[in-house]
Amino acid sequence: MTLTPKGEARREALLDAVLRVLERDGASGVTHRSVAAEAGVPVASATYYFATLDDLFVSALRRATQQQVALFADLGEHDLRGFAEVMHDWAFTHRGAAIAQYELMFLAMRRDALRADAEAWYGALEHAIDPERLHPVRTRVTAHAIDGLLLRMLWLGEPSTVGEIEAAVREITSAISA
Amino acid sequence: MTLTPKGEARREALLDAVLRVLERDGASGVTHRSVAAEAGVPVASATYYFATLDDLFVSALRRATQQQVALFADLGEHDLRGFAEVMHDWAFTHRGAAIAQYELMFLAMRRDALRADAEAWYGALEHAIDPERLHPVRTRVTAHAIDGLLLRMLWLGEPSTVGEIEAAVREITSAISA
DNA sequence: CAATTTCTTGTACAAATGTACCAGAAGTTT
DNA sequence: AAACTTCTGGTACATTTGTACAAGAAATTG
Repeated sequence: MTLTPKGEARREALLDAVLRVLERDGASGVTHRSVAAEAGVPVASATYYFATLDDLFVSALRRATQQQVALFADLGEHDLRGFAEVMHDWAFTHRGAAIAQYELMFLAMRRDALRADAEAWYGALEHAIDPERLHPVRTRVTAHAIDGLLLRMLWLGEPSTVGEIEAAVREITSAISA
Repeated sequence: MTLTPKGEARREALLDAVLRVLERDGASGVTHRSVAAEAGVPVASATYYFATLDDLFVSALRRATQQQVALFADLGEHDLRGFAEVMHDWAFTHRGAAIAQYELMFLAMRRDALRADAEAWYGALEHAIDPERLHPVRTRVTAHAIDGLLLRMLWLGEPSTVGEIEAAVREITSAISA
């Protein structure tokens, strides 16, 4: 029931493999076999650490969310340029990963157990916007707008440059705090 | 190559069936067989009208987006209450359908051919917010915030009552136009 | 070092899947 | 009504799938 260090390492290697498969082929490409192949381990190893496909998805979502939260957490205060760079990186440079993460979120939507992860995401976003939480309402509205902007970037492919993204973010913050 | 009236009817029945399967079982539940069964037609009929699974998804997205756009289009101007009701209906009463539609959107993200549908969605949303397009910037920011709010409702399950949703929408519009 | 747990890996199998094919029915057009 | 297209629905098949099992290697524990 407990994991040895080596076991833990292989488990994490498999989770990383899930994210890569997800990025490359989408949710429907994730199978025990494809993940095992991506990680370079036998099939039975994937089923040993993740008995069902469900386990695979749930654990992968946890990992992806944690990585995403860390991205925003490392950001300095009021660093709109840095913020725009993170958004650009996420929506364009790692577009596949971003789409994959949303796919996971929607796959997880039918599961109450994963609500905590969704809350963590919103918490990280709001913290990046207003670390001191001085204006709760304004912060919440801004977070929604940023979230919507991210979605728009993924769907329409614009704004597409760091400069345009920064402008859009300024548009949001100034429209809301004006 | 052209469809007879009867053929067109069956084609649409199949598309409706896709949306129902999607709502019930998610994207992974959509197969030629499950859709055919849901529509009460033989399997070969599903493959006749939609040669590949891809055709099925693309056509279903078109249909779902059109229905969604129509929902917003029927709305009166400055009817925040009505707007909140539409949002509540969509995110709670028909939560499965809403999730399904987003799933389709993300499935479609890797296809340029479907960008037009995404644009139609944004167009409808912005039109519902500001029919006369008097304040383009403000309207765009508001649309993003509303979009983010919708996502939040689906992920966190709140705000959950029509009243709370209307309050959240007012929060957005007043924060932005203030 | 013996006992016990954790891990590895090959193998097996029923079920489900995408897709193709075909013979004939129903419909449309000339 | 003849010629043609569209549609129907049954059937077949190679692949891929999730999942299970078992026997042994490796690691951990007492």
